[in-house]
Amino acid sequence: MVNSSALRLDSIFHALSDSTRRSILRDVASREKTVTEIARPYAISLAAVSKHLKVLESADLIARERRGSFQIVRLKPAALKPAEQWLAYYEKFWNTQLDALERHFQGEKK
Amino acid sequence: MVNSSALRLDSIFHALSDSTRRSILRDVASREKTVTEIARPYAISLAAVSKHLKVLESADLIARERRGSFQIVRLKPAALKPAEQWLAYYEKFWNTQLDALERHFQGEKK
DNA sequence: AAATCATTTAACCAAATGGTTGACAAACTC
DNA sequence: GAGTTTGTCAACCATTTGGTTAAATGATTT
Repeated sequence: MVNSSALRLDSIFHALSDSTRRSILRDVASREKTVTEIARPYAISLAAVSKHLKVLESADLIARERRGSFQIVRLKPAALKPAEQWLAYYEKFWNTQLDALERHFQGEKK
Repeated sequence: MVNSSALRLDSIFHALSDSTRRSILRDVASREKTVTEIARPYAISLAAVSKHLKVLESADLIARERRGSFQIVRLKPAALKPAEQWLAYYEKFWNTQLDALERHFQGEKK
């Protein structure tokens, strides 16, 4: 219950922890792309890209669809929501922390 | 340049990809804690917790301070900002995607 | 200064990660 | 149908990860 959402976050954050994968997400955010198209900018093998796609897919961050001989990849951005919500919790903390810092350096003007 | 901020995001997202570490962050968000205090709820060794803290520290998500014989740990929530900013980019995508979905299922009422 | 408490480090282990190359399968093209 | 294109899978490799236990360090107490 709690655990499944924890596993979900594990897989999302893990998927995002690699800069190639984050970059691929940006790539497919602009428009759907084939695997070969996605691989083009990167200096790694197609097989390596295929593995990255599997990681992104298991985090539910992309979807694939067979279109003829091509595999079409598209972003599933809604899957990032749990991560954003998790982070949102800390927003109040960093705001108050930064406010305190500002008061410290500028002198509190009442 | 671009690369150092990528490494930064790598380490932040990696730190967040483990549920014990996310849980520790929540724990220290409420107030400063010592390492032993942090370790108490978890069924792992103190050494393992110490390693988790090192990961969180290298992502700059916590700070430690020696106070007598204790190591006191506190949240540095501002370090989460880059992650939040990275995710913010995708907000527009998931909003438009969810809007489209809603129109699809509810029928577009003008 | 000896004992104890708080924490880190070292050495180890199994599993996962990110990469490779090569074999394979499926769909298109000639 | 033979060959090409598109992509995945299997086997392998080095490194990292998340855990362990045991030894080492640092501060406090007695």
